[in-house]
Amino acid sequence: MAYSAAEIEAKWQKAWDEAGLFRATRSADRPKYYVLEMFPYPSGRIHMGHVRNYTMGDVIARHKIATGHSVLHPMGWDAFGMPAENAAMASGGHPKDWTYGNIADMRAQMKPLGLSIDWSREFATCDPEYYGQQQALFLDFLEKGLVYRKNAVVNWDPVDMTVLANEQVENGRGWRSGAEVERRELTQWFFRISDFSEELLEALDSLDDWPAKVRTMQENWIGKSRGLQFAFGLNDGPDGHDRVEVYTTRPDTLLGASFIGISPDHPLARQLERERADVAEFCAEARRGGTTEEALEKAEKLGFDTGLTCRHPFDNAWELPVYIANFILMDYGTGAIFGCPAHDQRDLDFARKYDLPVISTFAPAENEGFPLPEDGGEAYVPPKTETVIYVRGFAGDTEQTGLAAIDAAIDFCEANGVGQGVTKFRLRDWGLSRQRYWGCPIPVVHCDACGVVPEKKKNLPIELPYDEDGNPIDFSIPGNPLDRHPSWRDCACPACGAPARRETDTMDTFVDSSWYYARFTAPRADTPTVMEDAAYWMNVDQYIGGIEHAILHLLYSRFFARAMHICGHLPEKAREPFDALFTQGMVTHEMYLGAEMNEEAKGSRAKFYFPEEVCRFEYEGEPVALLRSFVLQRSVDPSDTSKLRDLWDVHYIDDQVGAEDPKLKVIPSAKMSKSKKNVVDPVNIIGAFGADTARWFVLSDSPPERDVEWTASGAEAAHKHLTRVYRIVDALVQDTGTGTPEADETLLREMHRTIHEVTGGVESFGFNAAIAKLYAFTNTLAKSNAGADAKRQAATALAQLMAPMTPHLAEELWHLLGHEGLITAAPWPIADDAMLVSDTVTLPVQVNGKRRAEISVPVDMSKSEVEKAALALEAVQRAMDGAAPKKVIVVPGRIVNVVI
RNA sequence: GCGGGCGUGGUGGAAUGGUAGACACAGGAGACUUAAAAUCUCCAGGCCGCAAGGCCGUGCCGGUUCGAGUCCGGCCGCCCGCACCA
Repeated sequence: MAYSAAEIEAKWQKAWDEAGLFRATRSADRPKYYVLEMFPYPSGRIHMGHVRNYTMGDVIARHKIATGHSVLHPMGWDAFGMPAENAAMASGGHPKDWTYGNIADMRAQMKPLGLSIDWSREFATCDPEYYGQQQALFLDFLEKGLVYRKNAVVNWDPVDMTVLANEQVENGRGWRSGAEVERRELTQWFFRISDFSEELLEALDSLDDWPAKVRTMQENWIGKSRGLQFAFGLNDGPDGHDRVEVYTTRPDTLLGASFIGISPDHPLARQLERERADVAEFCAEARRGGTTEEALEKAEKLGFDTGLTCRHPFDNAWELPVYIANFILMDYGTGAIFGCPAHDQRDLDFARKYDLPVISTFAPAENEGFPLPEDGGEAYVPPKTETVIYVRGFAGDTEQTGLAAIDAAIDFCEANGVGQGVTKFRLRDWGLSRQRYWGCPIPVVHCDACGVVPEKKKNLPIELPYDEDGNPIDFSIPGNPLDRHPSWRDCACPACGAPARRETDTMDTFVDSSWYYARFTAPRADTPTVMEDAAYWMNVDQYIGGIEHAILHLLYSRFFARAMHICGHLPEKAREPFDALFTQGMVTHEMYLGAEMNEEAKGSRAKFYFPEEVCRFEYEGEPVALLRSFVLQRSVDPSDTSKLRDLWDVHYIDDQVGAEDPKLKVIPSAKMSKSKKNVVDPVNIIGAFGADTARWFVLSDSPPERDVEWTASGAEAAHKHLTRVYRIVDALVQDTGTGTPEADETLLREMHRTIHEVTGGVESFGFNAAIAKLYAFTNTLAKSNAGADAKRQAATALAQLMAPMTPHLAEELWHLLGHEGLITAAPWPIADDAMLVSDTVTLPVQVNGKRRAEISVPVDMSKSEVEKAALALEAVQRAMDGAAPKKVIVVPGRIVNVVI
């Protein structure tokens, strides 16, 4: 019999189905384990990243099943979002049909992987049963004041024609469309996530099993700072403006203030803009600059002297000029700053440009040790920690260290009525309104008489209309089709019954993914969750997904879990929903980049080629490639490297291939992307080698948190190995040989060591190391002189240890070896500690830290005897060269080091 | 600028402060075969040497230690996140 993945895999998947092994059930006597991979967006195709993600989760789930846990391992679809609408716009059809079609396709591609998923719990976020419960949550949030409506300046994506949350703007561009966002003033719904800033920040410390990187990123995003908020009195301001509120984290530099700066969007600037043409001109100019990183770096720091002055809070006679400056953000603090050029580089640059005074506040009388910025010098930015600084003018020139100085400054200001210490967060409330069709409708109604009225819960779900009076909804016109849909939009007010209008905005799709993990615990319930189920299954014991969700999805989910707890939908402990988080790396692949001549542009642009379109070779030590079509056209054997080199050298002289440049750059490892033509389709791999090979490969070679490079040779090697294991075990079935007791013992000791190491690897995301150990053990087994019984015992353990990674093959081996039932249901093997230690041990012997010899000694030999034996070794004597040992270090079971 | 991470053979990568390079890919030699494929065996960090063996070696410099890829300090390089944040 030969190894046939297709046959084996279909057979055992059927057997698992029939046994109902993956159906999650609450159990009184088994511990529960909830493993979850971030659910996919139904794009229509699974990719290698999915395979890697779900395989990792599957290894954990299967290991937990084998160790007697009651496991919940569900799968669903993050199914609302723009691509469905874009597809509808591009090629007709309806987002719903497109989405459900894709889900069916992807499920069909995913099932052959043999994942231990409880498919009975599957749902899509676009199922009315799901988003209806989401609407119920929204109404509960509304009642508890966790969501509210306000008029606000928002980020508008002009391409997707919708609003974006702050988190969804990257370098001034929409996270999805890449378009530069505009600022618009709209009435929008917001989640009160900022009320939870402190809690979300502090609780990060309890997330021990989260990557430190993710915690740091969230910490920075929440952005806590402590400072002083106070006002400068404004002289002769326009009506209603007699002061300028300022927030500063460096109140210790207040005596170094030399100007006031306000944002062009500051109310005072807006007022002046209306009154004065010169101000209007400057503000328009200041707003024009882009918000991209490059633009900001290049942008000049511009200021406009309003001619107004402020009074310093410590000395009313001290006047400071008020500038409007283009680098001051209205969103942060109060939109106004005081400039302290002596201790801030940007302020110093500004002061030099506009000839403003530079006043040091940290200098003792003679400025000792605190250089004032000379012309061209840099600002002295006093460190917030450690350094001892003088706080001139506060509390009688006391000497304070770092943060204490800032606190002293705040205390002084509070005592003198000059403002108060405040804590600020960068985190803003989460705007959730989206002007799109394919999302969860916000369940409220606008009534002329009653205002904004929540929909009644019994009317939920408020379903998206599928068509309009029997005609498919038209997505060819930009904007939100719900706005143009009178029969859906127009309704009766739930409060007074008068004609009213439905809210036509839908929810941000990040809302959908902020609670799906909770829904999996009771996916068919007619309430968002069922407390009994949530209490049993929550929290997610292990969550696995990409680092790209470090802020958005994970922060929103943490907020949502808290909000759901407040509304009685989740138990207290689930306020942090994910006990452990693992962020896996990407699957990368080689990429071929060429230059395509562009006649019109009279230049060239990047063009990508499929790996099968190129011939690879080395040229001057660099990997390079030529177009295969070009090589064949010259009748050159693609495997003849020297001929390829010749072609590489001469092709410009004898160029008859037209505009295409046959020379290609090789990028050995790039993220798989359709447009870069370097995607490997899992379906093809599974077709060629089987799911077990794909699973084995994505787990081997690279640590799970790092990127793994897909190579054809690696995939083939994985398949060869699995075939070899099958062959070895298959041969064992007929084997009746007897071995020496020593050979049996050696093999079984190695077996226990392997059980020990692989178990450790599986439990700590050391999948690559576990696989390396399984390779090594396979080699040991293949070469062993042990008897058939010992070998079969070893092979059984091998199959069990491989089962989480290559479950189909493992079942087949289990069966070949004559075991009953399913390996998936068999208990995990346990290493016998007694077999992990041997009678003798080989120690390296060092002389002055350099290894000179090895010595094999009984494991219980005394230190002094080991020392004696080591010193007697010829190689050691030679290395000591007649010198007497000063000291001999013997670490039992580890090493001997002779110091001379 | 702030924060975090990483740097080991031709390649991916192993290594609780204790024999650096496990395991695999690519490579080389051989066996089997008419041949190829498949399979099996062996070699393989660099330099010197017939060999035994020796010297060097985990980005660079220094430190702690009997002993450092691992810990500490300082550089260099790369990657990631955040950022006109007051």
